[in-house]
Amino acid sequence: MLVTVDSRERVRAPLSRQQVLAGAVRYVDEHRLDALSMHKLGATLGVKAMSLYRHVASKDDLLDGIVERLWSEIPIDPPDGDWRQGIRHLAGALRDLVHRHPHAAPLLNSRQTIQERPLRICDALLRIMRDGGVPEQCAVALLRTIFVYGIGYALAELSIPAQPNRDAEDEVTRIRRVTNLLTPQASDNLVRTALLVCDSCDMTAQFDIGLDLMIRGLDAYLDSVSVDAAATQN
Amino acid sequence: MLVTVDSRERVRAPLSRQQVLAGAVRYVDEHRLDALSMHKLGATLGVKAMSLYRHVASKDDLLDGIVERLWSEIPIDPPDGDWRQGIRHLAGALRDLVHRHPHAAPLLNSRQTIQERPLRICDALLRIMRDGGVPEQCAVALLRTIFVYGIGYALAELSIPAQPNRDAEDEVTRIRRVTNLLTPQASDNLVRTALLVCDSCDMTAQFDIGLDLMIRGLDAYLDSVSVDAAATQN
DNA sequence: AGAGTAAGTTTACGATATAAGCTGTCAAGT
DNA sequence: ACTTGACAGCTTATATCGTAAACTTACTCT
Repeated sequence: MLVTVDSRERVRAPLSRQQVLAGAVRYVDEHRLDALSMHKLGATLGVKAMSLYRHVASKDDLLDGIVERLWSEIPIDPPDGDWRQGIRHLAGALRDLVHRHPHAAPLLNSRQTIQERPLRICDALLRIMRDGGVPEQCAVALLRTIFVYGIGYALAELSIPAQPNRDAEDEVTRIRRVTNLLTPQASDNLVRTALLVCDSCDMTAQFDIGLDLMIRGLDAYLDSVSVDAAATQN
Repeated sequence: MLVTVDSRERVRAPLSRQQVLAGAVRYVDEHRLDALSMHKLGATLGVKAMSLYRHVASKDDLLDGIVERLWSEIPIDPPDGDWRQGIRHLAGALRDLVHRHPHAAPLLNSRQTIQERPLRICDALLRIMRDGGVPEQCAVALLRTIFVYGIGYALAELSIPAQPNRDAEDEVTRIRRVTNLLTPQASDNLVRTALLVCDSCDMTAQFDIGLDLMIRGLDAYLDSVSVDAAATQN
């Protein structure tokens, strides 16, 4: 018996590479990265494992595609404002990205390919900094730092096991939770350091302090250069 | 027939957890991270896969153990000197570590556990910074930045495929190599940015510039605070 | 009507992590 | 001297993994 195709259902809308990648990101977000397999990903897309190879060359290609999707969530052009605002915005966007995809984020640093998206983002910010009178060498150095900081800081935050309701947590449970992460014979002092470094109550404020450090550093450099210039001019 | 144990050979010196982990690090260094399997690791240690489970609880445990070994290569106590030197030393040590273990290094950022070693390192440096008059909040912020910068910067360097003899490379091959990393329709401008961001000829000098930015930032902050203090005192 | 093509399927193979149970060796205690 | 128990490694078995090769549809174009 021939099953005629019903026009209101076709057969099924065919998958696309982007759909596969989107499915993969969703899957990794929900389960962990190591749980991602072609078989299971196919299942969530209503398709057998091998069908995915129509849209993806290999699992490696799939992972690269995930990274590409992640980068695409960062806007290329920073909002209006001077380079300081642009830098702050980028750093925040990177941190948010990692928070949005905690399980997929490690891929950002570990795939050994250069993605075009981050280069475009660099390009846009470099232009703004050049217009703001920042020497190129410094601009590049700051930019590199920001990328690494935004992503790395957020990844480090994730090392701390998620807490149901951190805000309502009292001092005792907070200390005990951190203590549990260490070997039992850790000194009190080490626990104090752990609390300080890994569990500041307001990680966002801490993030901004670090960010300020770098921007302030560049500002200080610019000042010293302009003072030098003025001095040699006299 | 009973095979009596020959005293000059015993049976074999039994494996230890540390030997297994050392073997794992070596294996990952030589082959890549995804090539590591219990079977193949066992083979290099002259043992069957299942025997490894005497010394590690699971493959996850093995990976955590690798991370632990990596951290143990960073000295806890910085050399004598003020906090600026301590910070510089730590950043350099982190970058060197990643360079020494390019294939294993991504694990440093992706395992969601807190390692005691880095906490001890923080502890030592925090003490030095406190003695140097740095307020604790800033010290923590800088420290976090340094960890992330040292590791992240080096990881980013690794995205650029290793070059046989970079020094002897002329301009044309350098540009073409970077161009090949991008989509063919990339604009000239983007290639320029890529060269700037990903392929500075002296990555070490660039690293130091970024580092200076942060230290300078903290110095500038300290200055502004002491000026404020002097002002309110007047 | 027939050929071509794109999407998905079936089957299959070798490699993977690891559970369960087994063997042989050593050291301490009787 | 003989037993016992713990320890280190081995064997076997299972479910899952990535992916190669060949096949089945169903749609499109001539």
